[in-house]
Amino acid sequence: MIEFDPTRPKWEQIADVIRDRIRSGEYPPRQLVSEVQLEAEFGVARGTVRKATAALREEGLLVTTQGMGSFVAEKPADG
Amino acid sequence: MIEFDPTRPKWEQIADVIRDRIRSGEYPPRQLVSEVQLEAEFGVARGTVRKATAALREEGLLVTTQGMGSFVAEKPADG
DNA sequence: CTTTATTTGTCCGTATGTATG
DNA sequence: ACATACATACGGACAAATAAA
Repeated sequence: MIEFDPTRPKWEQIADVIRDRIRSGEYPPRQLVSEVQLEAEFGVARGTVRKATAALREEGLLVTTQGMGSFVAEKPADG
Repeated sequence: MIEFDPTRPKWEQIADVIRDRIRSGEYPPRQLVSEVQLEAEFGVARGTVRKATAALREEGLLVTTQGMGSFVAEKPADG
């Protein structure tokens, strides 16, 4: 369980963690990043998770499809 | 139809009912516990049912397989 | 093999109520 | 008033796995 910095939004910190995992290869392309799993792992509510994944989606790091889930993008945007 | 206690979450109360049915033998091992049926029986949304079954799964009372369903475990955990 | 039905898995959008900063 | 955050709950859509016809 990570330690949240109380001076920054949790959703931002969660997005940071996932971003690192993608950059490092811990989450390879096509890896499922489930909202429900993130809820459990970080101990936060769904709205908080969704803000994090929404941010990563805008960065092009995640591709989300209804009914399937959010996946690490094939070609992670890096600039 | 059961009467929900408004001071406790519905998913918790539904889990309680199913747990009792398993303990009492009303739901024997390998009995299917369908999410759709629970929705209808308790008059709640699917997400609510899924929270209940997820709790029972963690307790070892249910075993779930996608495409098949949730079944009462062969050897219900009793500790 | 194809089709159909059943069931779970996941996300989408919305809403209410509570609480903190 | 507003943003953040939790917990709960509803209803819907689409995808995947399984099983049976």
